[in-house]
Amino acid sequence: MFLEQSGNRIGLGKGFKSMTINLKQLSKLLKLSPTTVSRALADYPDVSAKTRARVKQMAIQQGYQPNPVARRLQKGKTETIGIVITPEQNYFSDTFFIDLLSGISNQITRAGYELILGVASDEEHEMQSMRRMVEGKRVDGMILTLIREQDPRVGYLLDRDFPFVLYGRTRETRPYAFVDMDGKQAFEKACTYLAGLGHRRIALLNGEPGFMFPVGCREGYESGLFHSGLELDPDLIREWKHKDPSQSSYRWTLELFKNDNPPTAILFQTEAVNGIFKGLDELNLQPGKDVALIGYDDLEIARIHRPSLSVLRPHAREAGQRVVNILLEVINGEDPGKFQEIHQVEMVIRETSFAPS
Amino acid sequence: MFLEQSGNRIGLGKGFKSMTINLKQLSKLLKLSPTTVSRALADYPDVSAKTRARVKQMAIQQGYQPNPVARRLQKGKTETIGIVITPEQNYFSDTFFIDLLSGISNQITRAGYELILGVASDEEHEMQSMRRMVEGKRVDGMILTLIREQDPRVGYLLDRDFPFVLYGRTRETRPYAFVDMDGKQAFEKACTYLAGLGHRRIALLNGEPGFMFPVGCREGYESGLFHSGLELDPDLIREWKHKDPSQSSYRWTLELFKNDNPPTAILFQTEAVNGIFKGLDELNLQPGKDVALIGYDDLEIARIHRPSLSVLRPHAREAGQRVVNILLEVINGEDPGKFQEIHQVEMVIRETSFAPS
DNA sequence: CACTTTTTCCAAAACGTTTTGGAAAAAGGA
DNA sequence: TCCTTTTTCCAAAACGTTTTGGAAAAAGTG
Repeated sequence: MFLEQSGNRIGLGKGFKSMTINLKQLSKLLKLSPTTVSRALADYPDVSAKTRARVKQMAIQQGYQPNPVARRLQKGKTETIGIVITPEQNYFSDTFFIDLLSGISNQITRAGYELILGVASDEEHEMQSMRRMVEGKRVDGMILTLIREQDPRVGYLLDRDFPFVLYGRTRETRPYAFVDMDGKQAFEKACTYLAGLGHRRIALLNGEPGFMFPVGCREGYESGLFHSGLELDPDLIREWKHKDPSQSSYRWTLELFKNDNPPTAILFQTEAVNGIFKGLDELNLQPGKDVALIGYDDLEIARIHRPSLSVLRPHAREAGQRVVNILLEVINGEDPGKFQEIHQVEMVIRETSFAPS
Repeated sequence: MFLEQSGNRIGLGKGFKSMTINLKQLSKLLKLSPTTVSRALADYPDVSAKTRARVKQMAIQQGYQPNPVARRLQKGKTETIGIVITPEQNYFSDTFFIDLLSGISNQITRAGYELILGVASDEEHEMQSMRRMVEGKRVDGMILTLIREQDPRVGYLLDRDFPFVLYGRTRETRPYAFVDMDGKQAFEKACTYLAGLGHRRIALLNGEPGFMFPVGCREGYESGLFHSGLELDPDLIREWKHKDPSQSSYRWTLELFKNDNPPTAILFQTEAVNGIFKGLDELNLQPGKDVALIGYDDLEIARIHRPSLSVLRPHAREAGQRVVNILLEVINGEDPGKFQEIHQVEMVIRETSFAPS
């Protein structure tokens, strides 16, 4: 009498004691039509305040939650957003990426959406995983990270008008939505700061070519040198590899100081810090005393290390939230070109940035 | 004439140029009923080989993929598995967790399922995120990691017979499915190995109490000592904090060597290695020369560091795959108690494990 | 050939929502 | 009072699959 059959196999077995009530059962309990119950819960104006209240109360009492799968089918939306991450690229290390992901996840949940995750081992599987999501109608939109200068994913999505937002930028003339950190401004600021302290030979240990982020870093670095009246010396620029941040940066550090006129400061991405520390140690150079260091990303090691590392700190969580909010608008039909955000980066001065004597 | 309307708004706008064909359209193209097409694609025996071939060919040609949302509704399954991760616990660092996740993700994809991700900032949100997935009928099963000795998540899921698999174990008498690394055997092996080299004073820098994994580590450590005829000295055991591996392990390292009779070897989780290195450095003790070290988890730093760190290496990818395969069976109605796997851990000897003079 | 069995196909129902297009009831206006 | 407008509700259709329960056609059997 309480939960009549109504076409539902109740207590079917196969695990899960589904004490879950559906719309039809709820409406029967209320002696109303499913239509009215559905509309009451959705705050439609064509249901009276009294019944709306009654419905809502009963819904809560019975713990009713609309079946998302059924809603998705009817609405023609998956209410799902996809992201593909790749382990080879060590962006997963430490706090940075998890902060970004945390901002993304929380905002998605708030919107009642779902975040589905793909893990791809290389560029090919990355594309494959994304295509499965898009062509398999498994998501309403995609979030892209670790963007390359020429990124096939962007062209693919633009070609089929599929909603997406980049965390980062790429070389593409058609308009698209992105949230990016102002790497240029950050490196310019850091470079100018070091020059202001009196450093004349500032090196850049930059990220891997092919990716977009290092491009901005270099621009900022060059602009910082220029505004400080310093010459650009190509010998002071090196690039480490994504797959192997520590080893490659270690090698480049050693090489950097073979120079006749070695640097007194290095700018770099914090990911590469272990290799730099190791290299300097081997050369008997003390960070913060013989060589100034400023890294991009405020990883744990930056705070822990003695001397502590001065850093440029992107606000990854906030960026993640913005990415989601923008994507939801794009999914909703808004023009992606309207959403192009460049976020400022904070500079945190600690012990490794000093004035040379 | 080619794609007749058939009740579908084609080229509706709102972004996505959906050149996607559905079952009804495909069946019309083939002059067959949707039933037959569906059954042909699913290899039912009641459709002739000839039409089956014709259907499959046309499906490929037209790029038909069944709409997963519709299938889920009909099948009464979400074809989705949930996992909740927490950033505070630094399991996300470096390769270990991403390897596990990679194994999980790939196996899930292979099964045609989806992996949805929650990111929770603390224990309360972790539970909340899981409840949303379970009670919101958003997943068919859950994967749990970073298991506590008393883990409320396990009780919650057992109470409602909801399918789940642990990566790890907990204190719970009711049967449940898990895949765990044999931390006990690993630490016993490492301890015995060090004792075999001649070490008499072996310290344990263990993970945070409350979590299950350190329990096994300690058991293995004690058992290793015992089998090597060594006394257990409580002064040689310390525990660092999850939220802050480096700082706490740094402190404990310094404290460890205040001892009258300090250790000549330390066992620990590699996560804590930075603090240990820093402590030893400060004490003017050389790893691999004055103190032997073996860490659990083969993180990048272990290979990079000079001297390179001997480690216990869990096979995270394989474990992730097993977790998924088991979960799929449990979802399918199999008895969870049948699936309790303990995986062996490999020992990788590098430079920090030496024989004392 | 007449009957049974097997093969091959399909119409209709079902999954659980939301939306569409009214219809009945209540309220307002003269 | 009668007609119009507003309020409140609901039956039916739709979303795109899979499954159920036949039915028609073909093949086998005597």
